[in-house]
Amino acid sequence: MLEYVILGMLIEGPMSGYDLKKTIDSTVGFFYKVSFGSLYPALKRLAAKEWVTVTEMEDSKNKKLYTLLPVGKEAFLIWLAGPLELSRNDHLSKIFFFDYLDEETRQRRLTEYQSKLEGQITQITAVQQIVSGELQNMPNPENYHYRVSVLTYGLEFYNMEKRWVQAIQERNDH
Amino acid sequence: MLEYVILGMLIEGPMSGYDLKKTIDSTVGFFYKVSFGSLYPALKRLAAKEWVTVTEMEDSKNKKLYTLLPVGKEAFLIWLAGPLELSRNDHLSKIFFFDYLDEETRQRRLTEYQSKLEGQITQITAVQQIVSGELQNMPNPENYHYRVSVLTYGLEFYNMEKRWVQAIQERNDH
DNA sequence: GACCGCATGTAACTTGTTACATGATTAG
DNA sequence: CTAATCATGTAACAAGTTACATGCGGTC
Repeated sequence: MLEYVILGMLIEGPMSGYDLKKTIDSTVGFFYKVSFGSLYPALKRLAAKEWVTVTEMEDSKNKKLYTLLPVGKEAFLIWLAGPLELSRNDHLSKIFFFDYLDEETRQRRLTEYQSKLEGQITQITAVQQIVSGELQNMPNPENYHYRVSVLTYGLEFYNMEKRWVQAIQERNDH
Repeated sequence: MLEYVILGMLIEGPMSGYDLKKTIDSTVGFFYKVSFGSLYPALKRLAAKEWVTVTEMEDSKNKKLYTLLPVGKEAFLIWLAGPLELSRNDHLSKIFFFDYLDEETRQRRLTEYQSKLEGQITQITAVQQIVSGELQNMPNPENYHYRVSVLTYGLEFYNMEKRWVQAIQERNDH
């Protein structure tokens, strides 16, 4: 996934590995972490696949500029148009670049994602029902407070996501 | 971290690898995924460290029961009492087992986590201010809708977490 | 001269995924 | 009898982390 995030960042213009890290940290950094140990090998792989080109700068410091090639941009757009997955912040990495995607696919993916969220909410609600039933037959239900709280978390998390997706879909800016 | 989740699950009583997976899937499964390919090697490591014992069952099916040893429980409690980290669902895995932790450490860790959340909120709010300033000098700010939305997501996510931690800390059950 | 920020990279290690291999038992 | 579920495990691969190594340029 890092490879695609890099490609996405290079759409705006060529950058060095060092600058890429700074850009990633300051934009998607709060949910997606990069280290140089993963960034440089990723750039090497992208260059090997010929999705980007490397230009060595002569401004001392042996800086290298990475430029996105058309094939790379195509690969990026294919990734971008793919379905939004529930876990691992895959969806946020994609949605961050959604301005590059056509409106139709965008709406389709967001609506599709909404259904996935609803599925999760239904599932957790069902589990919650069972658990709260079982809890009533327990001698000391207060001993399960935190276990139950984590279920509540799940519900609140997915509901928050649902509200958020709805809002961005309707382009409610405030 | 999987090792600690396993230990936590074994507090309730001995289990097989297969049952462990089912238990994990149905409790913390919505944010923590396990596969047999990671579970069995983890059990092997735990047995090698002598944190659990293995008992081979003769009820056919060559089932193996894993039993938590006192040393293992100690290791688990040390992990459990450690600080709650912001990312990677580390905090949820820990809070799920918080019923096993003493009230003092519990409150300390939750309050500490609240501060971390507030730090994140402050940070994202600052970035949001800068971005919305920059956006006013742009010819077409609507082209950055989704980029900005991801920032809003961050804010809503951390605020949701804050409310949730507050609620569980005050033990508001509904 | 020391230290910080810029700048690139490698190596060992950790962790997890996917796919495969095997085999027993149970319900239709 | 056959499909699903129970049950354990390995091997190849993927991805990322941490620590280390190197060196330039500017500033206090």
